[in-house]
Amino acid sequence: MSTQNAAPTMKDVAREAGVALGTVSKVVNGIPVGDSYRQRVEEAIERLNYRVNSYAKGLRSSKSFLVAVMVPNLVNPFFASLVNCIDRSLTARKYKMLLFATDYDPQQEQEYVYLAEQQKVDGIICLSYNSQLIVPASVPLVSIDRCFSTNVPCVSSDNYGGGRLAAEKLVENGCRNLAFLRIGSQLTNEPNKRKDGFVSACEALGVPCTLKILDDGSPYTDFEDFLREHLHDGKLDFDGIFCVTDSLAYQIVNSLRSMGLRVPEDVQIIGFDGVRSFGDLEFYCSTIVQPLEDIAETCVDMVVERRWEKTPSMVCLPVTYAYGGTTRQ
Amino acid sequence: MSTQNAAPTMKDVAREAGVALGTVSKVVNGIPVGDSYRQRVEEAIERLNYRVNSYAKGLRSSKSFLVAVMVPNLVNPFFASLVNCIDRSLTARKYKMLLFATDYDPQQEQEYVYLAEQQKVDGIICLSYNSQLIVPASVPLVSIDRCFSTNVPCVSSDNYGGGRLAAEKLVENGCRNLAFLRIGSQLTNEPNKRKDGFVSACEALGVPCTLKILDDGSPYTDFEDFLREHLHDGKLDFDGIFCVTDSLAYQIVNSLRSMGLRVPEDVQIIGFDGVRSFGDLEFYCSTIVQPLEDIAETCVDMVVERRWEKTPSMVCLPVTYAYGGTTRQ
DNA sequence: TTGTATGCGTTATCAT
DNA sequence: ATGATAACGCATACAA
Repeated sequence: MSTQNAAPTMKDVAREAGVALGTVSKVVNGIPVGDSYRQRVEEAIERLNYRVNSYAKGLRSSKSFLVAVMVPNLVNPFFASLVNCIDRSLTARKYKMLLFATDYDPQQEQEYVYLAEQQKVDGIICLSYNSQLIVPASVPLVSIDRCFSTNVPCVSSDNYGGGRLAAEKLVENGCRNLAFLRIGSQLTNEPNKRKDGFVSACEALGVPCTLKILDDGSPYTDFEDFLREHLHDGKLDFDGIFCVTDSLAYQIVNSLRSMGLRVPEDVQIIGFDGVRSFGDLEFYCSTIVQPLEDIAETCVDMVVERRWEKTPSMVCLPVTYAYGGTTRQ
Repeated sequence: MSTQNAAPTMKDVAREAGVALGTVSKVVNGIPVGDSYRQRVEEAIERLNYRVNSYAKGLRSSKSFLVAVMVPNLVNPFFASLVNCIDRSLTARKYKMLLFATDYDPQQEQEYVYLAEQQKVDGIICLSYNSQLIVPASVPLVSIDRCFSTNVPCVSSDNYGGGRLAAEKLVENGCRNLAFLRIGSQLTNEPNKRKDGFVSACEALGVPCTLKILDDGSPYTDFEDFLREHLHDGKLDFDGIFCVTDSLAYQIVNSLRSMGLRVPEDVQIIGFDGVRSFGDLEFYCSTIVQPLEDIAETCVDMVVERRWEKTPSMVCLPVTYAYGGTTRQ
């Protein structure tokens, strides 16, 4: 006997419809069943307002239609937009999303991986900064923008090509003396390739290029000091700057303007990511746009279709240039 | 016998440790047990790399430590920051988040509520625009910024007070002719109170106030037309404008400037939400800041502590004014 | 304090 | 095609 307020179970539905338990299960799962039976079961379900218990289902079938998504936070609009895209891809496949914000904490990241494993998720998509991350073999995991090892597939945009593109666009727009600005870990990771591509293109184009790379945790003002060092008689040594992210580019533009320089007339700036104000209004700056939808779709596809077993461990998606007011074109 | 690759179960741990199943369960759940037993069990867990199966656990205990969060999307930085705060509050209580993006689709919203119910979540926190939403009795649901009915508790910031505050600040800064701009549903909902508070304060202060309220789906250019109608000889009829959101305020500022008006010298603008560029840099505009952390914490508390049963059906949190460059002060 | 047995709601394998 | 029944992994009441 089921208590009054307890959620109805298949058994209740079976009794209500006057059929066997198995029949209800079949109806619920769309397995062929006699028409009159189906009808009665459906009516009973409606009457009792029955819903399958996903715990029991998951326990039995060891399939959760759940994917864990790990990002540092949602405050950064790049991460937020990425998660938004992943959600769309997941939803289109009837998957649900378990969201974890790691706040860049390696320990949290590891814990969340274990938690996801224990939640019996069907896959994990993570944007992690923890190169030591221990990845369980039981769950397919795909990494965005970070290459851990060859057994963890990584999806990223073409950071190297993006760096090249930035240099090419700046030179195309008349720049003859470039700079690259970056803050963050020195370790070889994807975003570092932005620098490599940029430097490589500068060399190929025969344009001098100065690098200013700050360690994680350095104050932003170090960049301003750097700029001031290169400011002589109100004129900056550089006429083009590539910033590793739009966020940095935005701040640099503000700094330059408050130093009396005109952007893009005196200095042209290109950022990276393709972030827009309020998520969907205009670009903050001229930028290299990451293909978020593609990245999301690729990750979801790899994880839920278990396609990652027969895929190269690294997928690189093409980026594009977008004008955002901080370059001539 | 458990297959080689299958995840180990409590039974496996029990066998490995040479104890009974129940003992393992107790150790896992922190229930007192003999020291030597505990030790052996913990070692066995470590050896087998055992993790509890949350399905089996949930099925047995009908407690999931899962909360569903429903918002229209994550692209809007206000929603993203809100979800970020909710995540923090949830995590601090060892709860996990199931995230649904509804894209403002009432049908999706309803489906997600059912889905959450079926996932046996311990609660639902939603920011929905569907006033027809059918709320199941089986799951505590709290709504942000939308009042459905008295049996669905609603947490929101003090929209009315925020409207008043906006008017007061503008007048304090010397404005003598105000306007209110809004787009969205005319129905009586929380954001509508922003207008009411604003109008009420204008009356109290004896300052004239013009309203321009567009229906959902109207093009933004309608606002520009409105502004142009009130532009005579390069001078706007209004010297202060209150916009229903920061996003709108941002666009209005751009429009005004491109019309040759100076902000804040000629016209002062106040938005609503307290959104910052890149999530944590500066405000887009002078604004009425919503207390996101408080809202999140309140919702989580109500839902997981089941505190909503003994709470007023409506909680109103105080807002603050923040200077963001589009007012004199 | 430790071990045993039962049932949570579902699916899948059987006979019928 | 339909109905009975045995797991799935865990927690807990109860017996030892």
